Amino acid sequence: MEAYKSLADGRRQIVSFFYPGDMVGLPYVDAHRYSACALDHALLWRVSRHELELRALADCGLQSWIINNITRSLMASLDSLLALGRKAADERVAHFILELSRGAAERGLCDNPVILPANQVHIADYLGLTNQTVCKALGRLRRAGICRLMRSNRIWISDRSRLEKIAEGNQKASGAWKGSRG
Amino acid sequence: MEAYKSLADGRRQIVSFFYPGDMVGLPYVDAHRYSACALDHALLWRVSRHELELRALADCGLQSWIINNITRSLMASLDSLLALGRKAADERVAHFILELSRGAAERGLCDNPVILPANQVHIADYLGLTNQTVCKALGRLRRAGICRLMRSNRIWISDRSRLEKIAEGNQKASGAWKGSRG
DNA sequence: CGATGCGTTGATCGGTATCAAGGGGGGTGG
DNA sequence: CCACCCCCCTTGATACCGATCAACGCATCG
Repeated sequence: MEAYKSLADGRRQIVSFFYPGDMVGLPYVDAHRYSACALDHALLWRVSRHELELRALADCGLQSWIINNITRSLMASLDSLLALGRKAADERVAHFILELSRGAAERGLCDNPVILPANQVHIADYLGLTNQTVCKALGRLRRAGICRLMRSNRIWISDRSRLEKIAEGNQKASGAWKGSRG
Repeated sequence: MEAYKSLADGRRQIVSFFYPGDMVGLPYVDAHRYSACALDHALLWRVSRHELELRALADCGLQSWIINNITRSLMASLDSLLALGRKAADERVAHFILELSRGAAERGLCDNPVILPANQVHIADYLGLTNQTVCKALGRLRRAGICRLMRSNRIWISDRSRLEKIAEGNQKASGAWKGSRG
């Protein structure tokens, strides 16, 4: 499942991918701030805002759970802000792969290979790029021996430390193989 | 006051400007997720995480306040994600001016002219641009008769509806005056 | 007076978008 | 079974926006 915001001319920014157990939507807010769309079969538990607020008034544990959820969303958004505002295409893609890997690990799933939550068009809309740019960035990472695309929807990380360096802007994806060809 | 995230090579993304009454920092999180720096004299009320959690356990009102604060931060971040990922320079600047104007109105302050929270370098770091690009975008908005820079730290909005159209990507800042010169 | 920080403007460069074309795989219908 | 289509991925050529580089004006301050 994905959450996104759109402009009138069709430009779209995906702001989040959701996984089982995630909270979709913002409590205590009187208007929708984003749209959402299932990428696969999804089973949702709908809670009215009114009911949520009533229960939360009496249950601080529920409030803590909500705070934790929103806080995690906010932390992810802050990381994305840095990526969208200041990172180059290769760095964004590297960041995204690591984000998926860490998220899978946190959910107790396999962190390598990483399973992509959507196709490249959606990933591009999440990273503020085009699908062509994402494809070319993945190609550079592959040629640099850092990761490989498997079965078109999962990515094998062969060199995590270099991937992390690239994601943090300390190294070019193309550095090694471009320089080593002479 | 501003919150920001940086990369090792000095690239910086400002994620938020803070105003009196705002909550700085993320509760229930064990590590800092951003740096913060005062842009002016600032008076802070420091609350240890431990104390905050203790109080929140017994006080659902406090938790509601926290939820409201984080939620507002998250909503602003989502808007910024759309801006940084999908909006052109002029659109980001227009969006920023309106965001400032609306924020001032919410705080009961004058919404026109808008007071800039920092200099153009900081604004550029907030919008994922360079100061030169911000300056040129402001120049285009000024020449289009949409807004004017006053005393170098406040902006007069002369045509709010066109500013809103630009911020939402429905119109170019340069459209009117470029076309009307023949 | 020079030094410094900030804003402004112009020239050029580069990274990503855009445009275009083709390939592969899966589904559908003949 | 095959032909066809559609969606997605891939790759190359080109265009364009914003970054970079450079220079200057202006105000403030020591």
